[in-house]
Amino acid sequence: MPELPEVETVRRGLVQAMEGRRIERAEVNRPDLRWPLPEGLAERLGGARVTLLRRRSKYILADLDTGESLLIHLGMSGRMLVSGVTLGRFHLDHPVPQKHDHVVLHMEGGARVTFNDARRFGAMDLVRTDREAAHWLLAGLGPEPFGNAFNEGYLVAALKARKSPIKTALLDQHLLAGLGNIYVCEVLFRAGIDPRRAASRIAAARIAALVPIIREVLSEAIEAGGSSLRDHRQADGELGYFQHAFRVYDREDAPCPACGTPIRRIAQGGRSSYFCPQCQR
DNA sequence: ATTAGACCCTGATCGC
DNA sequence: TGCGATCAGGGTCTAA
Repeated sequence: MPELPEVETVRRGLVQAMEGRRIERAEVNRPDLRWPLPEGLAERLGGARVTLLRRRSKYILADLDTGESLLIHLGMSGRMLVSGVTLGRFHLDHPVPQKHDHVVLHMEGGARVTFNDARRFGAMDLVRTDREAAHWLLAGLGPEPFGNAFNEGYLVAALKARKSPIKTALLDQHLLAGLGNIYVCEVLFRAGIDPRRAASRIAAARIAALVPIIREVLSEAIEAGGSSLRDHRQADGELGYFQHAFRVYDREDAPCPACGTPIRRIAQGGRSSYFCPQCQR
C-alpha cells in the first residue's frame, strides 16, 4: 500500500491518539506478520508511554518511555486505524473486530489504534531506541529524500554505477529510501526520462534535475494526504486525494496530460511502469 | 556488488 | 453466480 507520503500521512494521523499517551493494554492476535512478532510484544507494550512518533523511510517508529521503539511497516495492505476518539465534530469508530485486525493498542483515554493487514507483508518489531540505526531493517536504507545527504552529487554518483533501468534503481531502498512504484512513475514523467533507460547512461544534468523533482512530487503527495487506491485509508479513515493528480500511474491508454499520446504500461522487475512514450526519452 | 526472478499472502476485478 | 487468471502502493532471498 504505502510509500513515503502515505506513511507520513498515517504517522501524522496517529499523533493525537498516541503521542504523550500511555498504552494501557496491547492486544496481539497472532504470532507473526511477515516475520514472527517479538517475544512478549503485548507485555512490553502494555503500560508504556509513547513519547514520540517518527518516520524513517516507509517505517513508523513509536518511541516508548521504556527505552524501546515500536517499529512498524505497513507492507502493501497494512493500515493503522484510530477509533474511539472524537476529533472536532467527528467521532471515529471502527466496528470491531474486523478480519485481519492483528494488533490493537488500547490507549489511555479510550482511543484504540488498530493495525490491520490483509496480506501480512507488514511487520512490527521492538528495538532499543539508542541502537535503532543498527536494526537489520533500517541499517541498509539509503538517504531520506528530504535530508541533506540526498543531493545532486550523491544521486549522480550512485546512479553512475547502476546498469539497471532507472526505474528499478530508484525503487531500490538502499539507494534512496521512501519511493515506491507510484511515485517513481510520476517522478520519471516529470523528469521526461524513459523508465527503461539504463541509469548509468543518463546525463548527469538530467540526474541532478531528479532531486528537486523527487522532493516536489513527494511534498505534493504529502500535502494531499497521500494516494488512496483500493482501500488505503489515512489513520482517521479519510481518503487521500493525490491519485487525482496522477499524470501516468494507473492511466494506461489514457492521454498524456502534456501531449495526448496514450500512456503505456510495461512490466519492469515484476511491477508495472507507466510512462508517455512521446515525452519520456 | 549488481541484477533478475521467485516468493511471501489475501482480496478485488475481469473475461468467460 | 461461479471460476480461473491477473493484478495490487511492500520487501527478502537466491542464484547467476
